[in-house]
Amino acid sequence: MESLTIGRLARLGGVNLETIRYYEREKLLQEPPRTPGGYRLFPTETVRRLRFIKRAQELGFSLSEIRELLALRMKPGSRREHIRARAEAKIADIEQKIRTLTSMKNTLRNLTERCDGCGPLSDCPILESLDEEVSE
Amino acid sequence: MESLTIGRLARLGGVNLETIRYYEREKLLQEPPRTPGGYRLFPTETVRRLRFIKRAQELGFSLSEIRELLALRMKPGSRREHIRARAEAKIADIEQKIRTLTSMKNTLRNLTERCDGCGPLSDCPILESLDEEVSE
DNA sequence: GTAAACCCTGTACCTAAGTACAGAGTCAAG
DNA sequence: CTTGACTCTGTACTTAGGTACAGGGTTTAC
Repeated sequence: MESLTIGRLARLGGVNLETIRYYEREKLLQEPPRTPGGYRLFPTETVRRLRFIKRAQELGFSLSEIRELLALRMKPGSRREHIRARAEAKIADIEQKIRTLTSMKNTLRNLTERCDGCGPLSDCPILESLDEEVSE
Repeated sequence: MESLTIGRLARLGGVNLETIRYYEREKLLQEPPRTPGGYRLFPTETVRRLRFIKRAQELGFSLSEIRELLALRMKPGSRREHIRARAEAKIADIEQKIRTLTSMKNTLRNLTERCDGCGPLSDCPILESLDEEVSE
């Protein structure tokens, strides 16, 4: 199994090198083995994990929520039912996000379609309705 | 048309009063009219705007992205084609977010289903695949 | 017409999520 | 076996997005 120095990992994952050490401190990455001289050696799949973290952040998950998501798979001692419940909760979160995004998209779609026909946009109050469509 | 003092608006919108002044400085809310004594008087639809901002934030939009979204409707002078292009770009963003969320959801769904049947989760590397499924 | 409750501006402070050194040690290519 | 690129720990700084006063004026309810 290949392994990566922190600098290589940072380049492959598209993040700053210091960010990796930060994630390690914050328990988003587990402490990697070291060379005799103390250099970190990360398993190559850490690249995927970094990319996952970035993606989840862009979707509005905080680092501690992401930590939880990742922990769903990593805890050997936890009970199935417990994990299952937490996964269901995450799924519900995600579905809500999808619903909101879908309604934002529809609203924007309307905007572009409707405004093909009408003149200046000043009195096209479509986005004003976004918040309504989007409410629970 | 009813109007709201800043304190009422804050309560109705579920945000801190200082946040409203902050949003005004940051041009997410336009400067409201004032009473003779200098008190802000917000139109009631500002409540909906506040709620929209909060929702969009939860979906990972930064305040400046949200400012752009809101501006899609507010600029009377802009050209239709220009606005249309920006709306299309936002729609593409949103669709990408939806795709990523959908694949996260499916992965989690898999996790709960599969682990109904299997024993301890330690070697259920399902989430490890999230980052792959989720890549572009 | 005076408290209590509100709001004003301005400035300082806070948290999350990084980023940037400094000073010192390690690795690897020639 | 040295030189340049890399990494280490530790501490300090930064940015976005707020929050919290202080000191003073305004409204409203009696």
